[in-house]
Amino acid sequence: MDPDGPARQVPAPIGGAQRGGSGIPGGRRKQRVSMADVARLAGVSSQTVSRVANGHPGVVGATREQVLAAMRELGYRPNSAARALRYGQFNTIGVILFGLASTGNSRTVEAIATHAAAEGYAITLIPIGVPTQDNVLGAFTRMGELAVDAVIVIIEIHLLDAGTVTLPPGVHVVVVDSDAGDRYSVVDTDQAEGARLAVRHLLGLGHETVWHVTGPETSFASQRRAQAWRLALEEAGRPVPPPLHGDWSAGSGYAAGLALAGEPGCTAVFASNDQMALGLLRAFHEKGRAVPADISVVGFDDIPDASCFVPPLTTVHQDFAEVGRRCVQGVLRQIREGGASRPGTDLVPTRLVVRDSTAPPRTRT
Amino acid sequence: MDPDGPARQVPAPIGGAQRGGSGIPGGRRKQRVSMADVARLAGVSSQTVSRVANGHPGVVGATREQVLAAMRELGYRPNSAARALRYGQFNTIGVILFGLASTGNSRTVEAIATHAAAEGYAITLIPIGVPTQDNVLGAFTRMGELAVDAVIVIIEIHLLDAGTVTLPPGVHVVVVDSDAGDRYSVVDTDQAEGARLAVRHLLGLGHETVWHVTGPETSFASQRRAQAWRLALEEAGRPVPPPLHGDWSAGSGYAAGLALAGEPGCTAVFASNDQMALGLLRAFHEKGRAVPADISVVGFDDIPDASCFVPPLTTVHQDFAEVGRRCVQGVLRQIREGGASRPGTDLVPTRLVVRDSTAPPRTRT
DNA sequence: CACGAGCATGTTTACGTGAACATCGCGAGC
DNA sequence: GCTCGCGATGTTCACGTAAACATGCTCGTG
Repeated sequence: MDPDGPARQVPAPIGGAQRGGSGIPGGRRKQRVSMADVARLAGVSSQTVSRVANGHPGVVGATREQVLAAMRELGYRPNSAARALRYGQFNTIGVILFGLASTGNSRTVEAIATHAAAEGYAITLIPIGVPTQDNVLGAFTRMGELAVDAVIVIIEIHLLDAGTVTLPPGVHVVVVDSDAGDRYSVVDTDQAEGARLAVRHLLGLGHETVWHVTGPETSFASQRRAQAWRLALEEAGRPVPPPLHGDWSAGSGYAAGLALAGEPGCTAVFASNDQMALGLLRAFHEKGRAVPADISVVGFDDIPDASCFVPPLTTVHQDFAEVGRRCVQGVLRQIREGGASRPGTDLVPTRLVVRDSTAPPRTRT
Repeated sequence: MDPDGPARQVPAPIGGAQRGGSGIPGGRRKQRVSMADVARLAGVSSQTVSRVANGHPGVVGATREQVLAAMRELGYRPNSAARALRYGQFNTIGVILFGLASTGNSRTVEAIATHAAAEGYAITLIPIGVPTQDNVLGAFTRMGELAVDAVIVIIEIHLLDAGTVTLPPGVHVVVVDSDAGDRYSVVDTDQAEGARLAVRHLLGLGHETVWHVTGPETSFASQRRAQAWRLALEEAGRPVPPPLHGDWSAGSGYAAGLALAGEPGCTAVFASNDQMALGLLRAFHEKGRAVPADISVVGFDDIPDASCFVPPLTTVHQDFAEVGRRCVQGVLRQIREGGASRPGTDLVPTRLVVRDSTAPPRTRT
């Protein structure tokens, strides 16, 4: 190691003062390099620096080089606050959600962040701990104060319906997983189609009917899946068994499975998500009901693990990435057109992934 | 419905013009209400509005009320860009990560977002698609331009070691899941302790040795778990079987399981995460090796589903929320002290959750 | 050779906020 | 009664950027 080598080599200057004075006593003094600093060093006006920074034409080669050199030397980085102030926009999209860790949300958010980044937008996350109306309102209020040009709302709970929730003006919105398509721009997976696919697959295998384990009642995704399940059965003229209520967790699916294992007529179950299907599998295994020989199980989501369940799970694939993509597309369209949120629902199709947890019912002997 | 009810009832004014003119033709005109507008309406100076907005003393009751009324009427919200420019900080923490959807990351980020919000900070997400060095550098550059006071880096890949990566000055950093504790402030789960707990549990049950399925080689979490696994076996004087290599996915665990099922001497396996443990369970089930009677399996993470695996999985619990909390604490300390990043590693303890996938080895007959 | 077009660059200004300083008015003390 | 002091409020300015306008130089053309 060469302790006196050029300082550039030392990878340490993190969070410290950049130059001039080691530690910055305490105050928040001139931490960042401004265009004026660069201009001074390069011997030009700050406007010329601005032109170079933004790639505007009309700066002759030599001058440009000088400015670029000065930028490099000082480590100039543009001040986004000043930029935002000047332009009146932040190039940032806010995401309000409840439960980042839940299956689909993290994948949706990841897609949102990726696509937003590709368009030059950053993502600001506003998590809501408990999705009470007050908290949602609070999040919107905070959003209003935040540096955000648009908001994507990912909340199952249907708090937007209260009608009292008015979003800050000038902020564009896209809502995921809600039936507020009459008033907001909504993007969602085609829940009904997915549920239909699941039910028809099971009926097609020869099952008399299909039982259902729902998600929480507060979830609109769950409601729509349950609705479509019921409708599909009715359309086929089959009896509609009473739905069992879960909460998305594997544990709740397990509980439902223990109950269903005692139903002799139950040969096929459609769980509203894969976690609950996992719980079903465990319950049926423990109760000695073979899957798929005795009972067929279909899930919803197609989480990566589903292919390694015992047995590998037949499930409805949701394209979370596409949902995220369309959300970004939606808010960007609003931002660029400058108009109000355009109500309407944009449905992302699903597809059934058939694995080993479904089979024709055992022939009655 | 009453179509001509008071307009207030209509929850529609989202993203539209707030007042004066329905649609805002196209241009980006004066969308937001500034302090000057409020001041004009209230008949005071904008400085007085500022004082009221910030709760400063020295504004007499009547004036304050007037200002507040004007704010309400105009729907005033402070401009965070101007604030950030004025104060030189953004009240925002950036999070650079690769793969939001991966198990722990989303939970860590959720905790980060929650705790940051409690401290008045927002979270800006910078996802990296492919964690090449270029992309990481790009992310840092973007971060520098972004409105961010500090950065939390959640990357398994050890790209920070390249030494050429210098973070933008004035930006404080905390790194998760890296061994760069000598140069950065690092927060991480105590991987070694967790692996030790798993191995000792299995040895304590009477197993001769413990096999291991690793995560990807690029992951430091995986490396440290493997290292600790090896060390724990050596300390106990047990033979160290060759580790099998996975990639965190259930599928890779399944592949490893198929191989291990053919090892007659294998009675206990420690998988570097729960997904791979799930794959093991599937493989052993298909190969007719009973868990835990024939083979014991331990995972790592304690994902919510683990309790519904077949059989319920014994695993090492990671406290992702605590990791997130300490990250926020770390960057806030840096921001407030104003100094440089303080190198050091902050380890969050783990604990073993014993379920039904582990048992003493079947007595040789 | 003179004049104007066109281009490189400089100067001014506004964006919204809030600290610092300025001013105004009123009440208390001499 | 006059002045001093203090509290309420107003004015100025800087934060960093970039559009709009201004300047000044060069080169081409009549």
